[in-house]
Parts: sequence; structure tokens; C-alpha cells
Amino acid sequence: MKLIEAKQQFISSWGAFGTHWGINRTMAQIHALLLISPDPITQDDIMEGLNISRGNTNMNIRELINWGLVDRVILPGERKEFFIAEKDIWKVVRQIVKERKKRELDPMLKLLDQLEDVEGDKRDKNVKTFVDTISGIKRLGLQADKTLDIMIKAEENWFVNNLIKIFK
Amino acid sequence: MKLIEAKQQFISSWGAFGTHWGINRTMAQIHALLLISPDPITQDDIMEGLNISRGNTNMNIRELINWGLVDRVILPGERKEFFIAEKDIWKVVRQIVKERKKRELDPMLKLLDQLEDVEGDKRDKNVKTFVDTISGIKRLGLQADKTLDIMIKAEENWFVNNLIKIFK
DNA sequence: ATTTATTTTCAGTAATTTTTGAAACTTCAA
DNA sequence: TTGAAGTTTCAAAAATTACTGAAAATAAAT
Repeated sequence: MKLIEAKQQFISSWGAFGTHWGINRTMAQIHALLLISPDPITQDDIMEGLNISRGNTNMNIRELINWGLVDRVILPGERKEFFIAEKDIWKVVRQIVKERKKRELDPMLKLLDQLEDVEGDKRDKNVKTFVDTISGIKRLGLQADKTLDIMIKAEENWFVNNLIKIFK
Repeated sequence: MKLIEAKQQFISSWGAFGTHWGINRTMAQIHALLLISPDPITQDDIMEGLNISRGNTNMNIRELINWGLVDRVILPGERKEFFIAEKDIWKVVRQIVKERKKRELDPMLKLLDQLEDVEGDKRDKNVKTFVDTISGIKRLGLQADKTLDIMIKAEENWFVNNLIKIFK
């Protein structure tokens, strides 16, 4: 397979993959393009590379920066801004985990706390089933919270090596 | 908080949570409703409980069954079908992991294999960056594949206990 | 200060996804 | 068999989400 073709394929697939995970297609594609670009590139490069509008490009780059996956770069002597993605895929995963944890898991745990102490007699099976379900989810959530925290802080090799050892 | 209110809150939040993970709101809400229902319930119960149409209900129940999260139940003497959800939240997670792995990770790994042997000179930095990116993702993907397989097969306690021990 | 290059915003439009509801289909009891 | 109860399908409508492009804002050069 030729490089041009392979790049296209990767960008397109990465975009489709993203949509299955609640990430918008364009954002995932910009990320893919940056991942395989050896040097920093401009908004115009991205617009041209993916055939998308300036506004769309700008909004999604900003979002990628918010997620901590892309950095703005100022090159000396250049007027335009350039962009570059973190290439170490393990760091990328940790960053995504960190953000999703903050945005989703933490609020969910807060909610579960409130729901857990619902009024009512535990002998009522409606109450019992509700409380048991919430407690079960909360227990799992707390475990995930702890585990992910350690994962986020961990050094790449430490974590991977641990997994390999444990799960072999 | 009253039970009715708490149930509403849970269903609504579970739905919102789902949309962040590429799961449609209604499907997540039906799942939530089934999780907190002590006894099997019918399509009509769900329609009424969530204020949604028959078609929508039917399609999303079917999808939940495809995901292995909900079962059809025939009650003796009843004409209608009833539905029930797996309540053990750890089993639920394992089932979701299993399905997403099959639907998403496996195809992604297949793609990466193809992309990895792109034509061209490795001294060309475009080729090098591309191949390095793909290889990096593949390495991570293979590791995830292995780990998740073991997790899927694992007994609940075995796994949770392991995690607790390892990550404390 | 003025011009020029670049970035950002956002109202309107387009594309996609979800939902509805009625018709078609199936199942079962009499 | 017939028909009543229940389930499934799917074309059209509604809702949501994403994208465009031009105008406004910002920044840099002259």
C-alpha cells in the first residue's frame, strides 16, 4: 500500500472509530492527521488535508487543545500558528483517561452518593432493588476511580510491565 | 429524596452518561429502568415509564438483547413477553467490554496490520512517522487485547481482588 | 495610524441520528 | 379459520449534532 493511500485510510478509520466513542468524526480525523505529521502543521494544512472549513477546523483544534492532546507551536519567523500532537500513544491514552475521569466518572460518583440514601423501607423490594443497583454501580465506580488514578500517575513502563506480569 | 424522584434522576443521568460513550440515550434509559425493576416488565411498561413510542422501545430492547444485557422472559399464563436485565454490574461491564472488543478493537487491529507494511523508504520521515505511529497504536492495542481477554474470562472476585492488591 | 495577515465567532444550513406511528406480520385461543 | 393480542418493520418527521462561510476581532508589519 502506498503512503498516501495508507494515510487516507488511517485518517478515515480513526474518524469512524472515534464516533463509536462519543468523539466527533472531524476531531478524531484532525488528531489522526497530526499524529502522522512529522512536523508541526497549520490550520490551512489541516483544512486542505481533510477538506473542511476554517471554522470547523478552528473549533476542533481548540477542543483537542482542551483535551490536552494537541499543542500550539510558534515557529520563529513564521506569522501563522502551527500545531503538533503528542506522539507517545501511551501518554495520549493516559491524558484521555484523565479527562474522561474528570468529566464523567467524578460527576457520576457524586450523583450516586445522592441517590444511595433514598428514603423508604428497605423491605420494599422496589427500594431494595434500587439501592442495591446504585450501591453496586458505586462500588465499581470507586474501584475504577482508584485504579485509574494510579494508572494516570504511573510511568508507562511500570504500568505496562505490571499488567504483563499480572495477566500472563 | 423520594424513590420516584431518585428513579427519574437515575434514568435520566444514565441516559446522558450513555450519550458520552456512543450509546443512544433511549437504549441507556431502558437499561437503567430494567436495572432498577425488581421484576420482569413488558414493552408497555417501558413505553409508559419512559414516555416513548412502541417502535422505539422495540428497537432498543432488541439492541440491548443483542448486546447480551437484557433477556426475554416468558411468564407462564402470560401472553405478553417480559424483559429483565442482568443485575450484577460486574457481569454487565464484562459483557460490554466483550462486545466492544469484538466490534471495535478486533477490526482496528486488523486494519493496523495492513497499514503497518506501507511501501516506502524508512529514511523518509513521512514514512517513518507514519509507521511509528501505527506500530505504537498496534502495540498498545495488542496489550489491551490480551488484558481484556483475561478480564472477560476472569471471575469477579478474582479480578477485583487482584486489582485491589496490585493498585493499593 | 493604516494596512495586511491570521484567528475566532456564530447565525444559518446541512447532515446525521433518533423517534414516531401506522401497517404488516406473527402467535395463540376459541 | 377467524380474530384478538402482541410484535416487528420502516418511511417519514423530529430532534440533535456538525459544518460552513463570512463578518468581527485580534495581532503583526509597515
